[in-house]
Formats: sequence, C-alpha cells, structure tokens
Amino acid sequence: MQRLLGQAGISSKWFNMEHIDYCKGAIVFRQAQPCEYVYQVIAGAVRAQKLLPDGRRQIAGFHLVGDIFGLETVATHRFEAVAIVQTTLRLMSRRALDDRVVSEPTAFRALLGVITKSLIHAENHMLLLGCQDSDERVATFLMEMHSRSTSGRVTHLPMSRRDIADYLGLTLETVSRAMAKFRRDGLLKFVDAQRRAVILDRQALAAMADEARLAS
Amino acid sequence: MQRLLGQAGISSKWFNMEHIDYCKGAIVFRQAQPCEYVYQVIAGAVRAQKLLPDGRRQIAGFHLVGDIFGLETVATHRFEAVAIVQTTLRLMSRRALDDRVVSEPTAFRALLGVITKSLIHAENHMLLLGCQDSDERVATFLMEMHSRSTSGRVTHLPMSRRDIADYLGLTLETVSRAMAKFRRDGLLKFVDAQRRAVILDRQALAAMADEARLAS
DNA sequence: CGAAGACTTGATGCAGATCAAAATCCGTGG
DNA sequence: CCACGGATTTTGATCTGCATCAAGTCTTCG
Repeated sequence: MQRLLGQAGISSKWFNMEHIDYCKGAIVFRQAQPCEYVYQVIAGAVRAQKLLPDGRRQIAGFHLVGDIFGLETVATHRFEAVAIVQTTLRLMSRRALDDRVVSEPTAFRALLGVITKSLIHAENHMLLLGCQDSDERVATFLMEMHSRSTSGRVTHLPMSRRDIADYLGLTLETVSRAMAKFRRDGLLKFVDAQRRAVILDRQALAAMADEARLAS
Repeated sequence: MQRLLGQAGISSKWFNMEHIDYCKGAIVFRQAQPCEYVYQVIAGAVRAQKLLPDGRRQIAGFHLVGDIFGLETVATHRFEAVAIVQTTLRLMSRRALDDRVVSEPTAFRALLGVITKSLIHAENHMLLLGCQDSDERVATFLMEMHSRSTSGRVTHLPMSRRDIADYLGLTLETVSRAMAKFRRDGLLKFVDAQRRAVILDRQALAAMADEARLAS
C-alpha cells in the first residue's frame, strides 16, 4: 500500500484518509459533480463512464487496484465513476492535495504524472476507436488487462461483456464472438467461467493489437 | 499576439523566439521525435496525427491560430504534426519553458491548463468515436469549427475532407455525403467552393451534435 | 489551357449491429 | 446440497450504416 502511494509521490501521513466500501454498481461520483476527493483503489475495480441521454455509453477506462482517480484540475468531474464489483477505496481530501501541489514540487510532478498518464491513455484509445476493427480492439483490450491485472498466469477481467463493449465502441455480442474466436484459435482460455482468462499466445494477440503500433 | 500568449501565462520577453514558415504538407515534428520546441500557431493550421503501418490514420485534433502545441511532459512527441496549409509558427525552446515551470507557479498553472485542455478534448472525442453516428460526428465537427474559427458569419475549414474523415473516424465519402445532406436541408451553405461554410441553422446542428450532451 | 488533385455522387458489399433464442452462471432459499 | 429464477453470456440469423469501388465534376495552379 505504502509502495503504491509512494509511486504517485503521495505519502499517507499528510492526509486524513479513510477507507470506504462500495458494493457492485455503487456510484462513487457523478458527472458534473464537484471534486471533493481523490480516490485510490485498494480492492476491486471501478469504471469511468460518460452517458448520453438516449442510453448510449462510453467507458473511458477502468481503475484497478493501486490506481488513483478522480483527480481533476477543473472543479467538477467529467465522468461518472461506478464500482464494477465489491470495491474498497481510499479517499483523500482534494483540498489538502491542492495545498500540497502548490507548496511541494514533488507533489506537483506527481499530479502532472497522473494527468499525463490519462492523456496518453486517451490518445491511444482514440486511435483504437477511430481505426481498429473489432478483433484488434478486443486483442488490444486483452493485452492491456494482461499487463495491468495478471496474477500468476491468470488475467482477471472483473467487468461484464457489456462494459468491455462500451469501452471498445462495440456491442457485447461482437466482444463475445471475438473472444470465442480467440479461444477456438488457441490464443486464450478461460478458467472460472468468463472472468478469469489465461493468455496462451501472447505473441499473436500482441501482434494483432500492435497493428496499432505507430508507423514511421 | 501578445494577448494570445498571455492567455497561456506565457510572455514572449523571457524566450528567444523565432517565427518559421511551413508550406502545405510540411512536417513540423514526427512521432517519437524528442520535444525540443513548443509551438504556437501564428497563421495557418496544423493537424496532429498518429499513423499505423498499413496507412490507417487517426487525427487527434487540429491546431488553429493562437493554439499552443507540442508541449509534452514526456521526452518525445506522441503525434506527428503536419501543416495543413501555408503556416507560420512561433517556436519556443522547451528547455527554457521547463526551467520556468519549475521556478514559477504561474507558468506551472499554464502548463497544467494546456494539458488539461488536451485531456478534456480527448475525452470528448472518445465519446464521439465510440458512440456517435456519422451525421452526429459531422455536426459535432462543424460546431467545433464554428466556435473556434469563425470570422463574421463564415466558418473556415482549412483541412481536406480526408483530414476531417480521419479526425472523425469516417471515410471522406461519408463526410461529403453528410455535408451534402446538411446543405440540402438548409443547415449549411458554402462560399468559396468547399473550405468556407456559413452555418444557417446553428440550433439544428447543435441539437444533432449535443445528442452527445451528457445525461443525468 | 491542361493536368493533377480534391470533391461529389452513385452502385454495391460487408463488418458489425440488431434481433432472437438457447445455454450457462450465480445467488438464494428450501 | 440441490433446485429455482434472474442475469449474463454465447451462438445463430438477419439487417443496415458506412465502407468500398467507380465514375464524373470541380478546383487549383503551373
């Protein structure tokens, strides 16, 4: 824990922190709501989503164990954050963080790092949404989850097929079909029904995803 | 000019700046190239793009007069920047800017502001690429250009149909058809062939675009 | 004026959406 | 422990919006 906070240049001793549990589906904060806290995932997973009036939804990303989110440089949240499964979050007062960023160069660097990471992710995701076909999108997603949430040989996918679809700009049926195909082709297998995967051919999936690798 | 720099909290007196002209199609910098300068558009327009090995392309955004770009918090550029038309840029040394950001809180705020703006744009563009249909995308694009590059009643579209298409994740034919439809429906008309438009029904286009307005 | 590039318009094809149904998973309570 | 019921996922059939292919027209500029 201390290590995770340390990575972001944030030490717990300066803040009045508390842990809060959210059950599956609980809303951590809503769009346009004022940012009062910054959050770190202690256990579980959270999705960051934008909603359209007619029900369409875009998921901008998933926050997994260790991730810090809800840190905005504007006054209000631009996404809604929802717990995907039973989740424990550590809350930090945004005001306290603001004060430190002003006074401490290290904290400033950390803030810049967090925002830059979001920006790079968003830029790469634009490429996926604008250019890649469905198999490439799902392969990219699997590689992302593989690098972020693998314990042992098992890659954990805590979110539903619908969540994955809304993240990738596809339908849940298309996601399911792509995964079925990867399974048939021996690139992937599942343990524990559909939320725990083992990547069998990392090379092949990476190649498909890195069709999205930069040229020249 | 001074006013534009001022908006970003950057004053010209601290830097050794120079103006450079780029002809249409000239590359300002390439992907993965080290960031040596920060740029401001004095005249013309620039596109920021990522390329895939097979020729697919995603344009992340357009830089118009007054915009600052090329400012990274990492060592290398993540996009290629290309002049869309004859363009004049003002260059600022990245090193000088870095030094100031460390020593001056105001410059720091300015940096944060520039990056936050990019992030918000990227997040909104993900919604467009992930959820919107072709008419909505083109309407959103027209509203964006309307608010960013209108002089008098004329909205200037310096980029080609292909550029617009690669920005919106469509083909140039689809963009052309959407615009033709808007023209037939009296929402839009063109002066000067196809690069200068007049928005006739701002309400209707905004309504179509703001299908992408946040719910709840 | 001529040629190359840019744009429009039309015809056709297809990847992925939509519709539909069956299979599987999982929590709950007997 | 097992049976039940709702939710989730898979799989199949069909449809459609946009891509692709293909002319033809306009624009720009040497």
